[in-house]
Amino acid sequence: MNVHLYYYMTKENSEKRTAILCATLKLITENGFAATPISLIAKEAGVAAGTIYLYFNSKEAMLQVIYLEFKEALTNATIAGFSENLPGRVAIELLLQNYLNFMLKNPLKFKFFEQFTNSPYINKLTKETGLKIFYPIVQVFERAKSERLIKDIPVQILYAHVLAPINHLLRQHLIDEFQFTPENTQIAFQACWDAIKS
Amino acid sequence: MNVHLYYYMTKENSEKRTAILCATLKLITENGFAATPISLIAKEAGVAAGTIYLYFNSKEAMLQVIYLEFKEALTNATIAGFSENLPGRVAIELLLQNYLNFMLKNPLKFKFFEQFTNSPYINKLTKETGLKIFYPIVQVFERAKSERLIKDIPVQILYAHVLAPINHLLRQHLIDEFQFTPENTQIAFQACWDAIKS
Amino acid sequence: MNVHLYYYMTKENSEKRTAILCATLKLITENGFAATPISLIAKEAGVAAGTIYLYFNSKEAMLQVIYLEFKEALTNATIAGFSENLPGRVAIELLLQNYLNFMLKNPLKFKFFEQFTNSPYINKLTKETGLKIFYPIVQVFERAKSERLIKDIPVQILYAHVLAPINHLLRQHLIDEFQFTPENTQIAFQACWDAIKS
Amino acid sequence: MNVHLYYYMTKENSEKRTAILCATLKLITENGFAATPISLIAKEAGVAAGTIYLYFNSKEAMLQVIYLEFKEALTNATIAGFSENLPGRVAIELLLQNYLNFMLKNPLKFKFFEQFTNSPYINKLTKETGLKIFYPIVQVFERAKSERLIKDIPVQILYAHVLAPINHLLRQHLIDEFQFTPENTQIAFQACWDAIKS
DNA sequence: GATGAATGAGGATTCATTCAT
DNA sequence: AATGAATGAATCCTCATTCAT
Repeated sequence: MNVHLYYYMTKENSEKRTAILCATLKLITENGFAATPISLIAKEAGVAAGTIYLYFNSKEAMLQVIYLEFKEALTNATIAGFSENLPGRVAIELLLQNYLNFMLKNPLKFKFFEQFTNSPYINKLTKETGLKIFYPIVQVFERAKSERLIKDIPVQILYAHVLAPINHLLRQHLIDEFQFTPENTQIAFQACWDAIKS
Repeated sequence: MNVHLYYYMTKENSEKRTAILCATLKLITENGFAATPISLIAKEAGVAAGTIYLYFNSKEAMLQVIYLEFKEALTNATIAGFSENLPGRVAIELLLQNYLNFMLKNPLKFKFFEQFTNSPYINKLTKETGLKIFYPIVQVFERAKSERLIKDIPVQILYAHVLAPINHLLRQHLIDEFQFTPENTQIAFQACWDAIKS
Repeated sequence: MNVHLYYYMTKENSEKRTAILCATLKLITENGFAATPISLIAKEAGVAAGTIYLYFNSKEAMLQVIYLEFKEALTNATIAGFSENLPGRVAIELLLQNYLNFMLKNPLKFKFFEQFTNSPYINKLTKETGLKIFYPIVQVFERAKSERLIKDIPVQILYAHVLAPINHLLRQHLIDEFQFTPENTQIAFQACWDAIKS
Repeated sequence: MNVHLYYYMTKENSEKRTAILCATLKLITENGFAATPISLIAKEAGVAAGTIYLYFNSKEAMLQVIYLEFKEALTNATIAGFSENLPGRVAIELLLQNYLNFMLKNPLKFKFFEQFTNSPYINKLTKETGLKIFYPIVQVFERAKSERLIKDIPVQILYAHVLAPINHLLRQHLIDEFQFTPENTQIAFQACWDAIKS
């Protein structure tokens, strides 16, 4: 029997665990966390309610796990292809486009992120752990600032005018009030750039 | 005492009703809707739990009421001093500043808005009713577009680059990660303008 | 309407509270604490399950309350008619008889006491609070010792030979293996006395 | 190696079975039966949860087994060295001392015995089976009574004044409120004797 | 024989809502 | 109008037991 053919399954990475997380993601973005009973998640995931507790300590713990795993996946996707040698604007557009692509491919995760980032359900520890992952992105802005490519203004304002508009449009996209066509994307990116460029 | 000074109290605006709404606003922005029992709201408002049902049909109904009343107050505050004769940029800055001032003066209401605008707790009907109130603002953008003051791009993108950054900074302001000093406000407004101006 | 006719009912002393405590006492002495669901207690007490939580914080809290109220009632019953002037043996027999009468009249409470005094369900704090009530009884033994009426031996051994036999016989009485006839009672008391007298 | 020394292992006395029983005894005397999950017993015993069901039919069955095995071991230990020819008081003291020694050497088993003898978890059948084992001890008392060594009073009362005090002191000993020093033991035994002697 | 993942029934507790006062 | 005791449905979670490996 060839052991190499077997996919090595741990509790961290099993089919059931994945099914549970997917079901949870789907249901809580749809109905909200409190309005989604464990029994419903179990049904959707095709497991018994008790099984969920083999993989997670509590209903709330699932939230933290989803949040953290999402943050990691998002960061990895966002910095794909990024190099410090890239010219400032190219670098920023690459990051933005990566970010946007990930969110468009994972609309449920985006909805989840929007819903829970500022929610009392996500505890402080998880929030901070999550934010640490994000730090690579800060650097591009700092470098672009020192190269005088973009305005020398507080980084918070820079973020506000780059990420917030994209997130807003993503939200509208999800409720069919906006289409992320290539043309619209270019217009939006250009507006971001106009907002921050020197 | 002049009889005209007496405030005519109906169910729509009695002291108790106000106390209940305030308590609800405070508690659910703090702990979330599901984590705020009616009993706690009653305690905070200084009334009996049963009394709440004299003023509202259900716990969820309170949410809709708060949402709608908030939207109306916000709109009124935002268009204060606005006239169709104002030059485009001045008009937009006035609206923005009004909006910002209202939110800074009513941080709980801003938090509530952020938390519930995209939540499943707010039903579709309420959402649409709420959005209708916002329409006055559309006009300014449309006019500015036709006057070639700002880019001729989809209005959704305009919104995204004007309101979303301000909301983002408000959120950061509330968690003490950003200060809305006059200087920062000017920088942020300028960036909004740079993003959309022709 | 004559207010004096009304029995003043507080949460500490209401019909429902009493019914709940009685039902609990009956059911847990019969089936054990863990084998007695709250739903069953509610049914037996003729109230809704939720009502129980108006009077007690948790299932376990009921146990503590029953234990403490029992200890107090027992102590009061035991020291009834007791005075420091009574001769030693008379005093001890009075206490013993009082104790026995109370237990015979409250067999469920005796069963409860036996079952829970040394159980991990009763927390340390409750145990100690309960024991403090018992102190009056210590004094009689100390006095009798100093008067050379009874043996000058450790008080623990005195207890062992007075209370333990009576408790044992009470236990047998409850399962119909022994009858506390006046004659048997006299024999048992005499044996207690023989065990400890000088 | 001599083949006779090999211990023949059946389900009745394998290492795993013993480990399971020990773990159970330890855990349920500490936390109570209901508060001790099978999973914890399995962990403590170093076996899988499922393994326990190879040796016992149910969680409750383990209790019965422990109870019966304990009763048998206790009886054997108690009657060690006993002969019908021994003089009455010597016989009684021998039995008492044997009983006491066994309990002092097996404090967990004593705790278990105290906790479960009168518990609803031990079913009637087990109780009766268990009590039959104890009968040898009755005889000594009956003989002593007929020899007029001890009072001619109901055997239940005799038990009450001999075993109950010792059990009480054992209980106190286990919670460090009493020391079974040779001196204290002698005092206690003497009191037992004084209680029942003619 | 052993394992331990999976099950799902059962139980404590919470809380929106009602209603007698 | 106002109260708050009472309700009981709903929900999270535990854990004895089974069974495929």
